[in-house]
Amino acid sequence: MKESQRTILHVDMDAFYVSVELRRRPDLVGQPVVVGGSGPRGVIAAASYEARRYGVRSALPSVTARRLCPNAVFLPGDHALYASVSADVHRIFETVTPYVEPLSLDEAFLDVSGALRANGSGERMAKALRQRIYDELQLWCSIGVAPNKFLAKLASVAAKPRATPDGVRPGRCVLVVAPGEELAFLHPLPVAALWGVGPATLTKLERLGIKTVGELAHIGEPALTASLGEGQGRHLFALSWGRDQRPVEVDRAAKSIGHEETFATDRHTHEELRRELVRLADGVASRLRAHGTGARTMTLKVRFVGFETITRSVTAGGAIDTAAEIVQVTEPLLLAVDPGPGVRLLGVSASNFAEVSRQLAFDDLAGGAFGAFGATAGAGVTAPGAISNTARNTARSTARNTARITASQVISSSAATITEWRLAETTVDDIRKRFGSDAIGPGSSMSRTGLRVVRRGAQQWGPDHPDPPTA
DNA sequence: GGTACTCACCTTAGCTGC
DNA sequence: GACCGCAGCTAAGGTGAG
Repeated sequence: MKESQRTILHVDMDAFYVSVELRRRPDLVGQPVVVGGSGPRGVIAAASYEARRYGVRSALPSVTARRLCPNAVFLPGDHALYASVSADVHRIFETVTPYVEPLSLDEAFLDVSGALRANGSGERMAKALRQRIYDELQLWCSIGVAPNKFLAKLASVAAKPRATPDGVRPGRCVLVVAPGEELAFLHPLPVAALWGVGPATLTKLERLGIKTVGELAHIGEPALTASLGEGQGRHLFALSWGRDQRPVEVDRAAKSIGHEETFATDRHTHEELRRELVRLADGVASRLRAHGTGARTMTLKVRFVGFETITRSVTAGGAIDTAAEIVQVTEPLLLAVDPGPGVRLLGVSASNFAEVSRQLAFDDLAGGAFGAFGATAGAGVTAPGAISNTARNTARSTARNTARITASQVISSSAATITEWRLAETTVDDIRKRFGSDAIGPGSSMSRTGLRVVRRGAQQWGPDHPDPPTA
């Protein structure tokens, strides 16, 4: 289908996390409210428009936000709730068109080209969709309507409410960029509005004297590619003329899975970092198995006190999907790093997905590298150990048949092969499905106060509290 | 001075095999 | 055997988005 014949909607929920919170805290409506990490290293995830009047915005350090708006109400954030509400929103999208591409929890593209005959114009569909989301979920959104994704996205931004020091100005709610009107809409915009222009590229463009999209469009593709490189130059030039052929992709498969965590206090020893590594590896492995895939490349990310960040990666011969294996391949990378000055963040990510081959066998791998599992569902605290067949069966049958796991049922034994470890970790998956993700975790990452299991989004906006004392 | 988390994509450099 | 060009892969870092 020709681009001019397509009709794309970009739906962007207004202050999504805050709006979801206000549904259960209606007493806060009209007040400056922010959602995000509250600790000294936290950042703001979302701010109500009343808070934005004071300059508070997402990704702002929480400390700065408090200074700018001391009377703002800080809420800790509930990623699971937002994901659930997002699923509700997406169910409404699906009633409009099957061609839905989620961008994040609060944004999506909808290709409604095939639904125009039945439902009227894109503008009419957008207005109806917006009202329906509000009627069913009490959440407002802004919608851009255009012949391609890029313009639809810019249109939804232009449709949003605006917060100024003087007050909150309502937005246009639905903004249409009709075929033929693209350049009149696009060329006056600042060049930073283009997808792919961040701080670094903006600096380069400013050196060329380019401030608006129109100026970029007229400088010519050769000059752009000479300055920005072939790929980015051509990309931005096409966008500057409103050209964007990318389709709405319904099933975008993930290409990497990772976890990273900023610590409330810096880590200075390999021993401390190894404990964190095991926790992160456990979280990554768990998600890999949930996706039904393994990964060949593991990347370790370390951020030091001075914010200097390094990555070190290793590619294995075959794909892996257990925490024990991830720890085995990434621990040497960690040992090559000097944590002496202080490490504030550690991350592990898996990429280069492939099917796991059970041919691999790392004998005697696990006991030392991983330190086994401990369960907390019933008793709250356990001692670490390794996994024995008896204990594994106990854990599995407990997960199947009973409502509680106690400390005495903690898994323990000597070293195991990777096959045994995989069995153990899939058992852990069973237990978590039944009792929740905090019910069991790697023993070596446990503390006296219990498990800190890594879950996606669990520490999305920085550490809220000081570290618990370690065992 | 303060800067989270997750993911995608790009560039550059180095290595290996042909 | 040395050299060249090329492709493919890997490692590391950077950039950007949401």
